[in-house]
Amino acid sequence: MSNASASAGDKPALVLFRHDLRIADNEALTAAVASGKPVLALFVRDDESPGGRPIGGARRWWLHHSLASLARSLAELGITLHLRAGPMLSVVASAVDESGADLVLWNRRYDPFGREADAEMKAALIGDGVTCVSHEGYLLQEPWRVATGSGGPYKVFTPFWNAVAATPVRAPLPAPIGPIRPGPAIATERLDDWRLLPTSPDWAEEFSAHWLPGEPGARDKLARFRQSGQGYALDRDRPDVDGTSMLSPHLAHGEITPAQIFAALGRETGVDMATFRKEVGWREFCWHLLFHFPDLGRAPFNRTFRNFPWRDDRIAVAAWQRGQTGYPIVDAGMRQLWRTGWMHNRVRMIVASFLTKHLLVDWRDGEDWFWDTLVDADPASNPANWQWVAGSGADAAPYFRIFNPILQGEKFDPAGAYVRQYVPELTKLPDRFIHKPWEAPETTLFSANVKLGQSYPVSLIDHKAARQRALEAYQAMRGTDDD
DNA sequence: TGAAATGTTGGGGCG
DNA sequence: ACGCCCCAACATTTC
Repeated sequence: MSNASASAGDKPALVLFRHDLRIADNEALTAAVASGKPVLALFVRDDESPGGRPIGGARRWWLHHSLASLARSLAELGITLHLRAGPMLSVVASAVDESGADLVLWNRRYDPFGREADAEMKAALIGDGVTCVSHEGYLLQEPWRVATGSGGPYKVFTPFWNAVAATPVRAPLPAPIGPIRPGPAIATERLDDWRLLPTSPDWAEEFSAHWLPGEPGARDKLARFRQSGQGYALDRDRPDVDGTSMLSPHLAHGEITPAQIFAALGRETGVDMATFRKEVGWREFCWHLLFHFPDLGRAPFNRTFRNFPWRDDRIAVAAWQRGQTGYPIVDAGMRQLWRTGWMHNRVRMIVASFLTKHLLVDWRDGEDWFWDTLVDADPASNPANWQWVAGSGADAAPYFRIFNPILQGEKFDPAGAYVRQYVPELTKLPDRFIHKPWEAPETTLFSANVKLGQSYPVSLIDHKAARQRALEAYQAMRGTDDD
């Protein structure tokens, strides 16, 4: 049969990979195989094109390993993963020229830059007589299909999630079965030449102890979570407990889809899995927001915050970034981020509240740092959640909800195990002082070998004073509201 | 998906 | 036995 239809079938199908580094539940790949044409796989890295936002250092590390993994999976199916960097349209147009492809398939992107680049590519390819087919998969629902009763986008999570959770989720596709007939070999760039991995210094040294980028690693994390997900509703708030799924970087890179996750959970009810589904829902909500409000990453969602008197304090920001604020739970979080490329969700809220409220630093500075250091940084969740904590976001906590870093530590890391893991200079402090070393008596500090101001910093700012100042800044903003 | 200030209540110590 | 005070525990409100 393949010989009889050889002339038509020999024009290859070109499958694009961008943020969908998987072979299972990959509609574009499956459709390419189903076309009966030879298949050409191409990863295009266009985030450094004009207008794009280059991925951060942590994601570069992840991308390197994930691409290596994807290339292995595709090789097992009999096809080569080609690599090219540059503007989407010109990269794909030359790949089409070189290979003679008359069909190009991809899974849709939803960020403003990606959407624009893909729309431009589609128009140009169609103009050249190339068939283009785009597919879904990155989200539970296409953002334009979810609307309020009056037809607009949602701005509040709960009704959004009620609507999405009531809609059936697509059944995930199995991985294609090889061997797949390969398209012609075209030139490919070499992964090592992209120099995605850090060298001197290799700050990602510890990353591989926590992560296995790629589809098999995503499957492992999901299987592990299904085994140990009992208690999630409470454990998810405990950074000292291994209670979260840790699927976020795999989702961000499209190594697993929300549909696959929901299918794996099955019909399982109960508070734990309902809570977990809802967390996946927050990711979905963030993408919904970014899709409908493309400015989300740059400007305050709540326009009143345009008048907020942010402080420009480079020294405080540097102390925050390095985990040297003098508040143990904040410092533990920032150091976990640096060492592992990830931070526990509860602690993300604490450090974000500390930066925006105690230090009065613009949430965009925090968002930039997370963008560079998180392996799961994505253009929707990162700004949406920063805005949420800062108080300017959709469905945001009122501004005056200022986290007390001491109480949060005592509540969610009661024995100080999390702090001790990442702030070893405090290891010997008794539990009751682990979140407030400045209250420990001299003799206790001495025997714990803690010298405030030397072995561990004096806190940047007193909590009570910082809280007062933040509330005053909030009042000042409201006073100058010109809307 | 807070925290702090303020208000209320009730048990126990004590004169 | 009684009233008074203190304050912990809980509830409400305010930021």
